[in-house]
Amino acid sequence: MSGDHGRGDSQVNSGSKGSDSHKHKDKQQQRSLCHWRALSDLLDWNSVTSVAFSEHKEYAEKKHKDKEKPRHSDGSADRHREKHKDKDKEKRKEDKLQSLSSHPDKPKKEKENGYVRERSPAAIKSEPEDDNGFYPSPKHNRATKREKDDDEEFEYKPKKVKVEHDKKAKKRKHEYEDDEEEEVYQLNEEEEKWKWWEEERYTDGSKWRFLEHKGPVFAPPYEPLPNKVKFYYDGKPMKLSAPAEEVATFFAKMLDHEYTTKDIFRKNFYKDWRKEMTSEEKSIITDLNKCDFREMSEYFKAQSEARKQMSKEEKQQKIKEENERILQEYGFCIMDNHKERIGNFRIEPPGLFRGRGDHPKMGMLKRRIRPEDIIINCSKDSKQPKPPPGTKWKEVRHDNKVTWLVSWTENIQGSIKYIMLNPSSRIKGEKDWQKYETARRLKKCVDRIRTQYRDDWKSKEMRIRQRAVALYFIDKLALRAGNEKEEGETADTVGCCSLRVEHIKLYPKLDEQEYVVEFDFLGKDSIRYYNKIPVEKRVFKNLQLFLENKQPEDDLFDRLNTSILNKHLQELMDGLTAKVFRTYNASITLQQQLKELTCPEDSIPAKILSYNRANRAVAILCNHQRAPPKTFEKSMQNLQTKIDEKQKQLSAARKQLKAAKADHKASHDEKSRKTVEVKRKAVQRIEEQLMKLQVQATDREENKQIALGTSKLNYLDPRISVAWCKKWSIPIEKIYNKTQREKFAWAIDMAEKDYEF
DNA sequence: CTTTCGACTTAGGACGACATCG
DNA sequence: CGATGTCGTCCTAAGTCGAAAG
Repeated sequence: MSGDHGRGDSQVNSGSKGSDSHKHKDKQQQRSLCHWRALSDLLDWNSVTSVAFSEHKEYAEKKHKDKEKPRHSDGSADRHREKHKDKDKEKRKEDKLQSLSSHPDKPKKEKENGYVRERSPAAIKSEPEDDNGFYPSPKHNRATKREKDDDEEFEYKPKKVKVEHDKKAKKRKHEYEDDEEEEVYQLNEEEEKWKWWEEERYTDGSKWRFLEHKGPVFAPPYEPLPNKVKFYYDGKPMKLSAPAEEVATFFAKMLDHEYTTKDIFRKNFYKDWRKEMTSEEKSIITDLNKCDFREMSEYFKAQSEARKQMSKEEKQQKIKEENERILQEYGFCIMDNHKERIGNFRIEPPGLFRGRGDHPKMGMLKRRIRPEDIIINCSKDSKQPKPPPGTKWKEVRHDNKVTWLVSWTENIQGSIKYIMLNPSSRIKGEKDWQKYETARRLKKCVDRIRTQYRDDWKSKEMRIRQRAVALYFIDKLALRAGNEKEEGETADTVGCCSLRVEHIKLYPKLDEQEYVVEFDFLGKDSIRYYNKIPVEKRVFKNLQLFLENKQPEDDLFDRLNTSILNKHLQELMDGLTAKVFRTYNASITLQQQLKELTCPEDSIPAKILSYNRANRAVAILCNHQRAPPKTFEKSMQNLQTKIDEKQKQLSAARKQLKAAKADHKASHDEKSRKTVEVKRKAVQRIEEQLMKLQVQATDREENKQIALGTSKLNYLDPRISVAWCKKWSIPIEKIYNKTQREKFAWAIDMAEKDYEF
């Protein structure tokens, strides 16, 4: 792999500039990714051992000793699982019953009563006609139940809705949430927290009965530059027509970015820019290199500087208020009987397209979206959003089989963009929950599936072997499915099924290991995946077979694509697709790691470090990277300085304690005894502070180029984290911020400390 | 069957608000 | 109190996957 894939300053992938850091990263990644796999018994599919973090030796060693046995004789873990399998169903039944009655360890007991089916009129602006807004009755469910759900019924189907309104529950809730929640409550004051997860879901494929919203917020119109700010062509000032000027400003705003120097970017920009020019402008401007945007660029810099300056001042306040007003007006919709937050109600403003990686379309003009481009989706009986005066919507439709409120077609790829609800909404939450339930179903049959694909490695048919090897990679390495992509339309990235010969290297023997496969390719977002991993002999032989008579640019799996693979998976388990393996392996890894890493006697910060480490194991598995923060080295140094200082403080405090003790021994009076106590406390306090700093430093160092957020948000069953918090009395706020708590409200409400993924 | 489309999830980076420190 | 560092939010690109279209 070469160059920096256009990720510019991102060190993660920069090759040309930061090849050193690059290499370093590779090494690190290699170390972590391979190491743990090397150590894991081949039957031990899911363990990401703490050895992954071998850099942190004492730590690793300590934990390792503790845990080694159970982990490596993982037959035991499997047996264990096996044993529980039968019980599983029963247990779930019990769970269901139990959760209907009470949540034992919730602070201030809050169940028994609690299933509010929200009909609070306050929450509803315009009540839809009668029975229009409610979920179908259970009887009705039976008849129309989606097949897909059948298997899930057991674990996923929400409990029956029992109780009507309960104001007490509401009140209690208020008491027990901590102060910082106050705001949220005010925001949704009238609409008390709605527990959609305690209601029936739609089973007929419809997504809602009633939908009303205000439509999108458009990008502000273009404001022409003041006359004093000039554009120069070939050294001479030139006044541009408004359309040409607008596009020019897009370029000017990006002048500091490396990519404005890239050929493709410039070529694409120039081509699209010309389309906006008057014929006169076209005839004058014939060479982008003669264009001077610097004055414009300076002007924008000055402007943003000015904006920063007026922070805090009243003008800032005004802007804030205006934003709040827009949020209140456009940021919510009514779906069925509830006011729900919209995710992205602002239409993307025009600008220059910047794809990730080496994107062939970088620099193209992303055009301004007008009302005429917009399709509105809402229910017939709702108050339809009004287009801005003098304009019309492209279309207004009433399709309750989809979840979007607004859509338009974007001009770069010709794909459709949507306005949809916030992750905290019912419609997103249900789907999320369902996703984890599917992954849990995979847990139950994953052994069978693994046995089968290992068998398939021996198949007579090439396509079956390829399928089986690909599936092995998806399972073991958490690779993405890898749809084919249209060449020349997007950056050249691959996933499992689209791997090419050039992306892997085979080493019959490497260092001490046999049958090593080296992966090196760009995945989603042009993030590099680099890994060396020993595989089973049979896999290795198969790979050699697949490679025969092929060119580097040929497909590794020429008889396979995602559609074939997913069809096969569907047959193995209802609802199974390639990405379920990622979810499953991520969640199960978190659960295992938490079990392994959490020391009961640890302090809370130490436990949180363990959590972060478990989270990190998952992020490494899923290859979630980030560019190391620009200020990383410096801030690390600062932290180290602080630690050193603290250490000095500590030894000073210890000395004082010693002196005080001696003093006390000599005098035995009350006063000196007190002094000893005081000094002892001081030492203790400083020790704690030091500990905290050290933990912080370790955590940050380990996290240098690993992004935890993505897995936390998309792959880890939140109930695992919630259960862990409950088990160890860790405040949930330490793990999830406000937004995350909103998204995972369902899990926070329903998971108990003994929840098992 | 293959290709394209549509809807939805997953992803990293930019940026500004907020916290913390000297 | 201003500078600096951190964190959350916003943004929108880039995937997955099923279904429609050809």
